[in-house]
Amino acid sequence: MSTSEPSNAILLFRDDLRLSDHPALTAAAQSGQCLTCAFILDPNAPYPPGGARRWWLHHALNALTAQLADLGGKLVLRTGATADVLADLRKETGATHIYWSRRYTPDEIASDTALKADLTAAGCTVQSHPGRYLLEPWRVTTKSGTPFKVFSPFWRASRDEIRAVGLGDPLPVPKNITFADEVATASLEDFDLLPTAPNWAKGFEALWHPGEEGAMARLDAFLEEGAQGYAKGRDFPAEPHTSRLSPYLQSGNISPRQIWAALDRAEHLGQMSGRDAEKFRAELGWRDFAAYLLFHNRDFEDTEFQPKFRSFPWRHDTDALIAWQRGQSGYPIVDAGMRELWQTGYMHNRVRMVVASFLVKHLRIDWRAGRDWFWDTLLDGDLASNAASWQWVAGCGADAAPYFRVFNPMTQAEKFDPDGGYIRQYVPEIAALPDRYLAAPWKAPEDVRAKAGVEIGRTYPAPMVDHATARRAALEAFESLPSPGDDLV
DNA sequence: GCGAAGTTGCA
DNA sequence: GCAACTTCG
Repeated sequence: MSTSEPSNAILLFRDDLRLSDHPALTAAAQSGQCLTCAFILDPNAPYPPGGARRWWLHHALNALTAQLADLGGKLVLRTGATADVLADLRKETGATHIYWSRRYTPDEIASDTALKADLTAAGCTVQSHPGRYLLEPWRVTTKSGTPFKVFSPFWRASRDEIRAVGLGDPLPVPKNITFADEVATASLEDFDLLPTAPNWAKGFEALWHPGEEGAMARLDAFLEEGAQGYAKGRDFPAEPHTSRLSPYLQSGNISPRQIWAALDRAEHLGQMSGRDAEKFRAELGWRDFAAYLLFHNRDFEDTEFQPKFRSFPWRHDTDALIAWQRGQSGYPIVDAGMRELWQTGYMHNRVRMVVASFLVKHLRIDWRAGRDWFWDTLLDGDLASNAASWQWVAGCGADAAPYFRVFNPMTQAEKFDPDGGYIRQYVPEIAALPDRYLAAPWKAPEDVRAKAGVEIGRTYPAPMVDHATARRAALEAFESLPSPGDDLV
């Protein structure tokens, strides 16, 4: 390029709300073009975020606006159809180039592909960059060239690839970004992303600090407080061995590569054992794997990966679904989890499995109902991870827990919340019970319950189903599924 | 085509 | 032990 006048470009932010380790932003900055940074709230965008994520988005956009202001720039907010808004912005700024971070879900790929084709036809150059995952989903395959269906070999191959090629160093915040002349922007309030009447997100504010700075603080805090002993401690919801980085990853307030680099540092400094660090890396691997599965199986989000499950006799029971959603199942570990979700926008990983197993197996309610509730209430709600995890629990996924594996909500509570710290926090109405009765309060002797002020069916619900009965019913329903040979007979 | 392996459990 | 089945090398 040898023009005397620099051209103009647009950096379109989406699920990549950060300035560091942002390949698209770095490329845009290095091009020397005058940059307009924009975020479009498109009411018709695929997979609109749920309520919790809208709250996050509001605060993350606020943080990004402040970061850009520090650099002398601005974040332009617009509402409307992405194609129309981009056309407007191109007219207003004279931009000839658009940079964005690649997206990987089926409808987003379709949407971005179409958009790119139209823009290109209109004479605009579109550059899409990676950054959301450790590896692009086409990087590893089986020896025969097909996509992996099982995590372990997928991760072995990915791990080898990372060892051999490396991820590259995380990029710094680009220096010397030249910002284009300002154009009009909506106000963040116009986006109307925050809940009102009631403001159910009140409990979020003390816990979460959306934005890149908040992500770095969370990462540092985890490395200080929770990283050592992660591999074992991660299973105990009352302990601080969870990173809570997932909402930051989801919004792109931090990249997996930045976390990977921090793990390497922590391991070198002895802040984290090799085992702990490797375990955490594998969790990033699960995140990649979910995206990989969805990328290679377009209907994975909505359809059972194992065809025989597509005829499973799910129960339709709205009352039961509501009791589950509200944390009124009568099983304290399940209720604690569902209330943690509602109050904080997050749920501990171990407890996610327990509550999901309860919905799908004890209640035999369609996993898609659970998926939808999680989508709406989780700050880290992610299309691929959500579907992959629900399918895993339901037993219908690629590499799923066998269906006959039914989590026992009492045993799980005793094992992973032995002191009842987690249950007491979220189910305070039974907090005065001795530890040994917290997993199944209805089993406590009458006088013990009376002393703790617990009256089953009044101060705390009776278990909505009997565990042993529900377990048998679930196994029976499973038996009714066709086995592979059946259709040959 | 063979053998080993397959996140997280339960009774 | 559980039920068998698929994946992957």
